[in-house]
Amino acid sequence: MKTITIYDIAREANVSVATVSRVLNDTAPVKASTRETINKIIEKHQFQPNALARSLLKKETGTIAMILPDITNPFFPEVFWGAENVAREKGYSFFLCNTAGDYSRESEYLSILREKRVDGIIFLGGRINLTNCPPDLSQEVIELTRHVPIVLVNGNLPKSGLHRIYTDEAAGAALATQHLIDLGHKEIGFIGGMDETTTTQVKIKAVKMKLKEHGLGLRKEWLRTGDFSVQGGRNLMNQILDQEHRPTAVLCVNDFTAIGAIKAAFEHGLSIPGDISIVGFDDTPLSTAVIPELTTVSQNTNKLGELAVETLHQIINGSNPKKQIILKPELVVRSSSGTLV
Amino acid sequence: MKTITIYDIAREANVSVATVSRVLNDTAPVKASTRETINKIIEKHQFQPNALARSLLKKETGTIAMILPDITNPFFPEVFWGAENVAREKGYSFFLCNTAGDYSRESEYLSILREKRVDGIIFLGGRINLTNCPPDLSQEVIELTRHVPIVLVNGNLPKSGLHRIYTDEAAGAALATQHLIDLGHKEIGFIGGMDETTTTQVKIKAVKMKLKEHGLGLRKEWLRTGDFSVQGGRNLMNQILDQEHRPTAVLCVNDFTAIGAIKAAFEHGLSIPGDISIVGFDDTPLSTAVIPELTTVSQNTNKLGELAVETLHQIINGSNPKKQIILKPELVVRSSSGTLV
DNA sequence: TTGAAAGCGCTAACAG
DNA sequence: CTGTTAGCGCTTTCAA
Repeated sequence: MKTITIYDIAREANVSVATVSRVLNDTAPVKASTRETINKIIEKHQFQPNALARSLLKKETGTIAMILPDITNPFFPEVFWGAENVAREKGYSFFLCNTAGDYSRESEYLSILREKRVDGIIFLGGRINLTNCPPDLSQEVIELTRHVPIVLVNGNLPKSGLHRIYTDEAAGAALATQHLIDLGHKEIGFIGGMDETTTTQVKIKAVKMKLKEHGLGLRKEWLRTGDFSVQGGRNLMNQILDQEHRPTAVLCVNDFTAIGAIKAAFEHGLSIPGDISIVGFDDTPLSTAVIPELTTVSQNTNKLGELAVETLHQIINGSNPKKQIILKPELVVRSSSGTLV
Repeated sequence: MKTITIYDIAREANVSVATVSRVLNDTAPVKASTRETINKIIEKHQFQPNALARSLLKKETGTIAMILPDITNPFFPEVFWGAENVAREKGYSFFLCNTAGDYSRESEYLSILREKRVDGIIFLGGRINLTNCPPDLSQEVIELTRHVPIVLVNGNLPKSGLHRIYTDEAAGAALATQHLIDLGHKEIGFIGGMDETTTTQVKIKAVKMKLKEHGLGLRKEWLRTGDFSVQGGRNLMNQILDQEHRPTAVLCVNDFTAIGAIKAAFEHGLSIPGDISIVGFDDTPLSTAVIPELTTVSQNTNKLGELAVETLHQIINGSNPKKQIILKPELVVRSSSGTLV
């Protein structure tokens, strides 16, 4: 089945391809009658111009990409949702690249995306969330910026000067800690997250500071890191609860681990928040799905995606958007935190 | 910053572009020494060929697309995960198109994807899940099949003869019903799902049949449809529980609504499964995140995505894959179902 | 208001 | 083993 081109249309309409192109893009005046015949023929053949050819010429593809570590973690679909909505308005479609936290897969995608000439890249998680990103990994994306605009969401690369959108996670952790202190808790723990990620370290640091402000400390035995999964949170919480002396409240690196923590608490016969309070982070849809509903810190996740696309769009259009946009998190108090009974 | 092309490489290496192309694609023998110089120059300039130009010529883009209604519903990320994994192996990247259940958005994407010359499309939800799909919507995708291979996942279009991968949802619903009957339940309800979707109707029909087999029926007051969300499930369940006579078990159209149902049951002071059993569908990660853990029907969600890509790949390569692949669901018994106490 | 023609960057005969 | 050349399907000057 021969695919039909602008030439076929032109021939059938007895005009030149230039004229067809003009009606296609409304890029110059065309006599109404010719326009009409051309449109009729286009309609008749259901002709759709080849975007590849156009992109080759115009050096823009109307495509942006999102690289993220784990689409099954509900935080990321929320970001995507926000991003896609504004991208669509602006005429972009989306490549989605799931890296499963594998750096080599990130590299692979980075290279593919350049070949495919995407107009921009939104990068989340993975290497940009490492407290100590290996220089070659870092360099790779910095290099790439010379060819395609990149914005980092909730991450950073040392000395890169890249555009960034991120939540003030330290402020969020402080908020959550303050909340527990206000409830009268003095023995507070922290669980979850891969040790080498900034998202983990930033929160731990903020919790410690806030506790210190109030003359409290974070006991070593109550600080456990691992990963970001439900099962991970559950294991860590079990470790903590198996100890003789237990905290009365636990902060978690995200909602997943918080849910794991809730499960562990139940397994230990504890009631929430009567015996122990648990606070999550991210305010994913999960947090209202669980019982008791989770007190958590909202990142305004959709907004993160929206701003990422908007920033990208500005870079692409040659404006000079802010290098950094920092979103203020909010505490969302639900039923998993309270006073001891 | 001029982007560098195959011509620049050729000139610098004192060879023709053909030769450079050959080493790029390893498509014909090239003298080792020339190959080496060329590679060195490519390396030096970090040259990456323009995939648009290549695609234009070869008429293949190495890109496939997934159209789905709601990436924040955890069922879909699971499908995507499976699909992406096998797509990557085969050298495809993914467009992700979130339609928010809006048919016009589906149409819009369908058209964009054709313009961008994707090699194939995987379609989930939306119009292909309607018991009564308007002919024009149906026709649109059937027409498109003439230009790009499409496979439908968990859906269908009447008289389309399109390739399909789907779960035997009827079998799944029957399995779940049988499970409840085995536990001694005789008063069983069903909630959730948009009324006009096959995923809802197929399940209802299967539940009725299975009940009938056992001399039981599905009371009208215990059959409520609405949407697929947690909040929706909660509302519907509340309606049921507000009645004088309550069922002892409820089947739900998916895990989201099941979780809503659990919440409603708790709000009514019921214990699960002591007072009432609740069964979900899909076996999303949610089902183990909730307490009590959800008895549900597993769809083997990753597999759905994997098979979709494999089928697409075969169509693209001119093989003739099976028109239909039907996956058998499995019952996963957890803690939300049991005998009355 | 329209047409001719020169590319965009690459691949693939075809010839040598 | 290598070079020449003709496109892939479109947009965009430049002339008319």
